[in-house]
Amino acid sequence: MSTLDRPNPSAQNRRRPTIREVAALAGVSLKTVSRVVNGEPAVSAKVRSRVLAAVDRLGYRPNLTASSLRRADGKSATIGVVLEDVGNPFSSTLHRSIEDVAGERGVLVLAASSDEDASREREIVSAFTSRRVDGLIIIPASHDHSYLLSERQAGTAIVFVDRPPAFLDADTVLTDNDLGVRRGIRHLIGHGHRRIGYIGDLLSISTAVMRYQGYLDELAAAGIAVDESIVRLDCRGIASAETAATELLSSKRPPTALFTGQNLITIGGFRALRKLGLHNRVALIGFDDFLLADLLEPAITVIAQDPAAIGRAAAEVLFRRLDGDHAPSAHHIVPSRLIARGSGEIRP
Amino acid sequence: MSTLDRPNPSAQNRRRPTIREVAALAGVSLKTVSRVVNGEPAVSAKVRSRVLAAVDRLGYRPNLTASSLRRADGKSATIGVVLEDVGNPFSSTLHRSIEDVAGERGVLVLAASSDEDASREREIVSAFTSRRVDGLIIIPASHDHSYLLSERQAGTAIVFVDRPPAFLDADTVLTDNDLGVRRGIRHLIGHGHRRIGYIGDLLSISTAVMRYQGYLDELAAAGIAVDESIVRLDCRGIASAETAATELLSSKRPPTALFTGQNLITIGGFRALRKLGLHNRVALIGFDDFLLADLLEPAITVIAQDPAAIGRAAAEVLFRRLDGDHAPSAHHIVPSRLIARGSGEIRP
DNA sequence: TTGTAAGTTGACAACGTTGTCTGTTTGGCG
DNA sequence: CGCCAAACAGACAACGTTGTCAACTTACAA
Repeated sequence: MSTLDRPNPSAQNRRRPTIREVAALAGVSLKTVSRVVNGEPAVSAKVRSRVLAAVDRLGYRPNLTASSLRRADGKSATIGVVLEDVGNPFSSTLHRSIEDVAGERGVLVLAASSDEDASREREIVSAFTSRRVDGLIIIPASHDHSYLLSERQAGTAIVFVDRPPAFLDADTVLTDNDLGVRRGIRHLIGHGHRRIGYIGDLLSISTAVMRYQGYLDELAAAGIAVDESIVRLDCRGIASAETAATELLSSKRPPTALFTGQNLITIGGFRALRKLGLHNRVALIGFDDFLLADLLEPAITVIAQDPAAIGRAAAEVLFRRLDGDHAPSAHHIVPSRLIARGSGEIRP
Repeated sequence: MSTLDRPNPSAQNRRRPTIREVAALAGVSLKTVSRVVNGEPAVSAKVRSRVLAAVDRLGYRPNLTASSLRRADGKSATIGVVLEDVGNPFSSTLHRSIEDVAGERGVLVLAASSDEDASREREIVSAFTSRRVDGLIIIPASHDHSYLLSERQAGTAIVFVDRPPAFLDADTVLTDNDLGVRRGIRHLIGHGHRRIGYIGDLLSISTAVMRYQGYLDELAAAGIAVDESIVRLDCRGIASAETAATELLSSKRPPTALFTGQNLITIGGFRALRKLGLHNRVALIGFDDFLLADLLEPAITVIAQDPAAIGRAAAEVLFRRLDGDHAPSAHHIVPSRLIARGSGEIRP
């Protein structure tokens, strides 16, 4: 057969070499190659170098899936991360810091987006466990995590971030949502505001509920009655927040300050203020920092979360579990902080 | 032994059930369970439902690593993506659109960050291939990809995005970097500018070179001589770009317009303009769009790439290869477009 | 010289699954 | 009733690796 018979002769020719072929070339047994590859001690220098030469010549790469199948601990050196959306800044920053901690231990990260869909969360977890990940880090979208019980019993470590799990006792790493909001509201009150509007995220997201509760609590603590006409909950995304903010600000008795409960909602709120020309008259504090918040006009005061710290903490807890820590579930709180930049310091 | 002997009785008790245990419970052979699980036809309805009941009762989840080891095609239903940084907007948007295409086919995505480090790129690829990913999508950091030859010969599909590979013939999906920059420079010239400064990214990044070349070419086409005193190359990040821009703008003969060759460089350049109070006097066009560019004062005119389209195209090419397409390497160009918002329309 | 321990090496089974092949049952038809 | 094809079920080997255990070599002391 001439080479012309195969249009692309370079592709898919050579199978990947196995440990068996390396052994044959080096003139030793399978097991000896395995020992060399895994750095086990009981191999003479002479044999070792012969094996390494064969490894090199064949371009042998160990097959980790076969290895983890056989290994006593069954570890795959892979963890799975369920994010809200791998493309959004909060999730991807979290992802990055998890990757950093995992990378130090030679562990790889599978990541997928639930898009706030409970059934998607389960599908992703199922795909992860089919591949026998050693651990899971989850931003929950579902509201019942009892389905994870069997996974944990099988030895998979599980850590929840950003939001607590439901019907499952597990490690968590959360932001101090309620306290953060209260600090922001207190800041506004301290600058003389009494009519403070609130725009919040989907109420199916537990942090959205916690944040709104912080708003209610701080108003109550200050003896200010809640006026539901300047509250909009269950918003999603920039456009819907912009609409909500426009409504509040155009009402008969508009708020003198606005607290927005999430990233995109803050941007939507800011857009509305700009469009109405109120951006230097109505105060704005948003939950969650975002790139360029300091370059807007006015610069936006925010309650900043620290997604990198959350991710790092979550990964550290996870690996501690994988190292055999069996202590009762721990609940970490990563503090948020107020960054005053201008928009939150406007007086009524 | 009393339960008190084990402090955490819920953890790590039950091993994961195997196909063998399902078979025993259902009273059939291994192979029959395998057939049911994989939806093969030759199983009677009665046996099938008996097996499914057993699967359900034991909470059996197939072990994909064992399965892919044995399977004829050896596919792991997993692909690896080497990004610059999973946390940056360009990379994570790319990641997300790849995930979407992969998800439709039940394929999971491993992602890792090279941080522009060639050796890190190789380590990541090695970790991916050890896990026998079916395909690789790579934003290259290294400048020699011949090491991937053996992977491809072993049947791994490989697609390069954002930048071309070196010393390896492979599919690519790129932005029209040079044309995009030329369009931007032409836009500035059209608004009366003759002194256009340029601030570029690390020259080790091939797209940075291509973009700078676009700048040179368009100036040449317009008959404008290049003045190297208003060009700064090899910048990295916001701070270094801000310094560079400040230098250019404070020089004896400052530019009347600035072209910035990357995301963060644009932000750095904008910061410098703001600090010097020149943001409404000196024009600015940046390569790469970013969130909120439209809300700045002035809003930033950009040459926008389409990372989601790039990711989608790359994933589609990859899966076409995995489906057996052996045609010669294809090179896709995803066009950029100019979004005029104000900063690029300032006249000298 | 022999015995013994330490240091090396290899044969074999097993991890959980699927491909192949063979054997058994069922149903329809003459 | 007998035959045959089609439908169904199972035994066994194999995927690439590591754990176990036994066997071989060497070096050194008795």
